[in-house]
Amino acid sequence: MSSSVINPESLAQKLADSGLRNTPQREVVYSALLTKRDHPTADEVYARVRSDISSISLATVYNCLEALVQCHLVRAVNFERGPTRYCPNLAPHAHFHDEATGATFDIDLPSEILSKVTSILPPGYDAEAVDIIFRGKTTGTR
Amino acid sequence: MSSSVINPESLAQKLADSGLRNTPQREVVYSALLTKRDHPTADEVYARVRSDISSISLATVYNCLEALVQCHLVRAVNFERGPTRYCPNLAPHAHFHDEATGATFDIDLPSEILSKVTSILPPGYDAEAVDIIFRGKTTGTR
DNA sequence: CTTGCGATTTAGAACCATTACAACTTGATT
DNA sequence: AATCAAGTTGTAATGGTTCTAAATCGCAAG
Ligand SMILES: [Mn+2]
Ligand SMILES: [Mn+2]
Ligand SMILES: [Zn+2]
Ligand SMILES: [Zn+2]
Repeated sequence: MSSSVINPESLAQKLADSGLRNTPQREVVYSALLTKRDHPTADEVYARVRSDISSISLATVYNCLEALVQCHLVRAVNFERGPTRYCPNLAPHAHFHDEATGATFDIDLPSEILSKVTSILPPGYDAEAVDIIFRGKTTGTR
Repeated sequence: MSSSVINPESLAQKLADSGLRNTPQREVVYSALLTKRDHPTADEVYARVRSDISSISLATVYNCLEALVQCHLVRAVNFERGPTRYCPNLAPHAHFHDEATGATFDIDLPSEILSKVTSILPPGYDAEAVDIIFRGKTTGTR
């Protein structure tokens, strides 16, 4: 489970599409994001990948995450002051941030809702992306 | 226009409701937010209020902004890594961030749209707040 | 193969927004 | 006037991120 990328070829391909090389570091960083669908910080990713490549540096983790964001395999998420979080879920989705636990959940975002949201924009506003963030508590069964 | 609070009494009242005192510093900080409806950072607020109270410190600006957030007169907004921005618009609204200029605009958010958005939450997710952030470019007439 | 060379990695310094701290001030209450 | 808590101030500390310069890597030309 730990050091295998789900789909190494598509990673290399996506990187190449953005003029970037594939490297072992980029593979393990991407893998660390895929194997656990939380929204880890750079530090948390660093902690995970050290078991794969013990010599990897935090600077490299930042570099790799930036590379993955640049080739659109990963989204950087900022919903509060504090470390940036990284999300490998490419499907359109909103985020739910549990204030009590700090956990972040992906919430499926139907395209019909997305287009309703975008429709509130007056002419002259050309949106390339929409972020929707819920804050609250999660309760009971989920 | 610069050093007059729109409604000093309601400010004092809201502060009192949260067990906080009114002070000249809190008045000018709040005023600085109201007189220009952009979404300034603490540093930008600091620059503005120095002409009202030249001895005010940056720490106090942070303290005042926190007090205003705490009594719900101001919202702290974070949509990217970088300094927190402050918004005195209490009406439900989304934000549009112009990536080219860095400017942030308030977008009116009809309650009907807001409830549609909230409806995507599965049971067990109890949202207290929703943030909607558009990113893109503003063009032509607006 | 070797060598050349740009891309990548690395450790550590620098940076910057924010928070913590301790001394000082203010102003309401006795 | 003396007291006391809340607020302000300058400055130090913190923490996440970016910068820098020196190694290292890996493809490509010779
Ligand atoms: Mn949180
Ligand atoms: Mn921006
Ligand atoms: Zn996500
Ligand atoms: Zn706003």
